[in-house]
Amino acid sequence: MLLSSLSLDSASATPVYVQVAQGLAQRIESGQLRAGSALPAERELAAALGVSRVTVRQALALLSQQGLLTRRHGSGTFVTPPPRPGELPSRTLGLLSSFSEDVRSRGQVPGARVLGFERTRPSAQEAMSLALSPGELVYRLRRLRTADGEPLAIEDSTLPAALVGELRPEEVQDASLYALLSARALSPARAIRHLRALNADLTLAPLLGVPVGAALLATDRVSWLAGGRPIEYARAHYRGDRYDFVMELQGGA
Amino acid sequence: MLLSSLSLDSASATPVYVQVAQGLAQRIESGQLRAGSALPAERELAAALGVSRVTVRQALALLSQQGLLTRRHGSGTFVTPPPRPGELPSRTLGLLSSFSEDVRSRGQVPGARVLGFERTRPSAQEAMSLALSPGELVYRLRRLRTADGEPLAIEDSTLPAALVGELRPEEVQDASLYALLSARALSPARAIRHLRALNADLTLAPLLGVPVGAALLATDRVSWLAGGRPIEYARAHYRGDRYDFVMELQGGA
DNA sequence: CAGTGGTCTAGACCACTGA
DNA sequence: CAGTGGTCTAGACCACTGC
Repeated sequence: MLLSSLSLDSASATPVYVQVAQGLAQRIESGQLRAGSALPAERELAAALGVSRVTVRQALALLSQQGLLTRRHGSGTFVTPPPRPGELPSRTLGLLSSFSEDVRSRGQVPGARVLGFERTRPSAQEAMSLALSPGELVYRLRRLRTADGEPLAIEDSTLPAALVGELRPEEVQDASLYALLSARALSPARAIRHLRALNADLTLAPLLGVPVGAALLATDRVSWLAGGRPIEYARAHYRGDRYDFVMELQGGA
Repeated sequence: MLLSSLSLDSASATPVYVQVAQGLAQRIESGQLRAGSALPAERELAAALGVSRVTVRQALALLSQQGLLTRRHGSGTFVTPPPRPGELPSRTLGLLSSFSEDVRSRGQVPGARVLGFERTRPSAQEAMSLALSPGELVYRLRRLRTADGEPLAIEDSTLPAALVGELRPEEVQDASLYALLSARALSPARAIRHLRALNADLTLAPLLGVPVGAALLATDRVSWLAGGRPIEYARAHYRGDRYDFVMELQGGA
């Protein structure tokens, strides 16, 4: 069998499970294990390699963590399909766009499911970002955003209640938030967005359908009206395996 | 003891190790476990909670994966210090800047260590991004980029050899690559950068000093000269816990 | 229902840290 | 040197998948 040729050295400084992981990773990258194909069962691997099942599982967990393998309970362990789906037509870069527009420009169908909606007092973070005076209320909206029906991001939006006026739960169900603001002449004119990477925690992972620890692209965005008043503070956590940002840069130096 | 109050239900649908992790996470977030403080030893926790050490380790691994805990071999398990360091003065946004400039604008001292330098044939990816005709050679440079001496990113740069001319190993040691190009009148005028999040693999993790699976911010950038010829293809992998990108967006709609 | 991954156990030894 | 996390074992049972 292909895999038993993996030579392990229990005396080596690198742990056995890392050796197993490296061996498998190499076979995946070299194409000896094709994308989508199933690996031998854990017990089979353990027997073939002469190690315990726990050790095999440690190796598989490592590779699954890196996204190389996909594990399906009751079904098997598979080589994760090709790297990235498709890059798409270059979009309007550096322009403010809503999630919906963004997804559409990639040729997919955007969707949203409201996970929470409330009118409440802002957190310290929200109050600061929106430059609210103490006591001012905000609307807080948490939505699962989808592309072609698949979970893509969790988006938390916070808006100053005084600025947007009455906002009913039904209104935020499906419409784009930007469309809703636009209808009230509250279109943002400028925004600053921070991006960073973090690991999915126990709350976000199940919502996005990824394993705990999966890499997420996290963004914080503050949007201002033309007049300079903050209109939205939004945090979003995108699945790292399904999304990428594009930005265009102009030469300065 | 504080921790033994963690009530576990082995009959529950949520696995015991998740229950343990959630309990610990809650105690960390609520401040009952202060940042920097040490957790009880694994064997101690296992005894206190009435579960096996393996189960405790699974819980700790989960939290460590999320960055909540830091484990030090031979020393102990600690609550990871505060969240993010400091956001810094708003920088020139949407402008091309080198790693060095970028780090300096955050008030830190940039550094570089060359991990590899070669003159070779381009990969398919590189050839496509740089619009090279078959057979054209490239310089390929891999550097560990540091901020205040701490590893921040792995940067892989590829440049068309024909365009940059002779490039000696010594030249790329410490200088900014942009400075070097600038000196040859090869300053890029425009660039497009893609950003996404991925988990650190077995190669990158040790170089950056993070555990396998840690979230990394990955970027691909292609830079063009004013004339439209591609001058650099660069891939970088930033530590997710030490870096964030800032972009400014202008209202379109 | 057979086969798969998911969870859990008890116990052993190694490797590193720090007083 | 005592205490810590890191690795590894053999074996058990559960929960899900798909025929």
